[in-house]
Amino acid sequence: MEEKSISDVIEEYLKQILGDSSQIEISRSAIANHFDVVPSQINYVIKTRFTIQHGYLVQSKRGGGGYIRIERVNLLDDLDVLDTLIQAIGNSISERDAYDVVSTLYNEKVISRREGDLMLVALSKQTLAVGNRNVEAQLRARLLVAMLNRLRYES
Amino acid sequence: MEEKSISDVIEEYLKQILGDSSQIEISRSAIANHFDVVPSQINYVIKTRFTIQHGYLVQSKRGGGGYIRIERVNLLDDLDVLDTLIQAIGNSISERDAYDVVSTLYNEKVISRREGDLMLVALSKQTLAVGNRNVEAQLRARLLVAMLNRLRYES
DNA sequence: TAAAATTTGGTCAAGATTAGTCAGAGAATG
DNA sequence: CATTCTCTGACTAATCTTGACCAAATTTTA
Repeated sequence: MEEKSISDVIEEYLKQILGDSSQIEISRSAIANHFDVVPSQINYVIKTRFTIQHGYLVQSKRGGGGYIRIERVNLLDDLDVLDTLIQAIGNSISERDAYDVVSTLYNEKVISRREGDLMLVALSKQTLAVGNRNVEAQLRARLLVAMLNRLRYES
Repeated sequence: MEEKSISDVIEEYLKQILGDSSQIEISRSAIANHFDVVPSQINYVIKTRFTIQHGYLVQSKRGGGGYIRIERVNLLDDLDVLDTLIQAIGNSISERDAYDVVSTLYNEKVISRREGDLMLVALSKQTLAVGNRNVEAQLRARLLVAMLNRLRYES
């Protein structure tokens, strides 16, 4: 129905390869070559779609036999992962990143659709508008972390 | 309203495309081009005819492969409680009063226990601490009203 | 085995593509 | 004639794509 960007296509491809496996190892140049894009485009896809906020951990190695390893992780199963996520949020987070976090929680069935929707409205730009962008992002971080911790101690 | 404006025509067109689907994704420039209007006219049509009050949710993405997504949602009725509460909240509310509002929602079975807990964490003094008491109370009111409005419909 | 060459992946910033905002001009309505 | 609705375009913002340059790990060579 609509034109997807090549980044979207690569994202889907990687997720499809990932399938049920917990992790995959790819060659950056091979993937880039397969989709006829420059290698750094793969970094872009990973940086924007396979973050911890999305529920993925990424490691890599350079040199001969180098690779990029993408691992899917469970957010609330593993408390360490939740800590990592909270740490990644820090004291400031954008609406976009917050959206990704909530989406991940929903996809992992940690929260219901309605709960996710409630969280998203609370975290939205419109609701939190305070005049100052930084203050807004800080407030959003506090809200999200508070809700995450709530989920941690309830489930 | 004898002569239809081009905005009306575009509105009908979009609704016709929507048809039975729950949502569509369009290209702003494509639609604008199709009707020979400037792109921002599409924003105008959406802002005036596809609001949440009309039963639509709209999301968008910029950049390559960008789009505007229009989704039709079900407006729930029999939720006069919401109007009453929203009016009572005004533009400022204390933590205690917010707690009462959430309790009411729970007692009226508008929200679940877990949903109520999430809301309370978000509305708590600790989470919203922003230095100024008045600002905090106003923020709390915005959050609460936003969440209440979100309860009016479901995807 | 130390240095050099090669092979991978990483970073960053500029340019290209979309969509959003806003204020004011123009048109319709009552 | 006043008010509200519609339309336009200049300016802004977000996202994607590309390429030049950087860094690390391995392999080859002297």
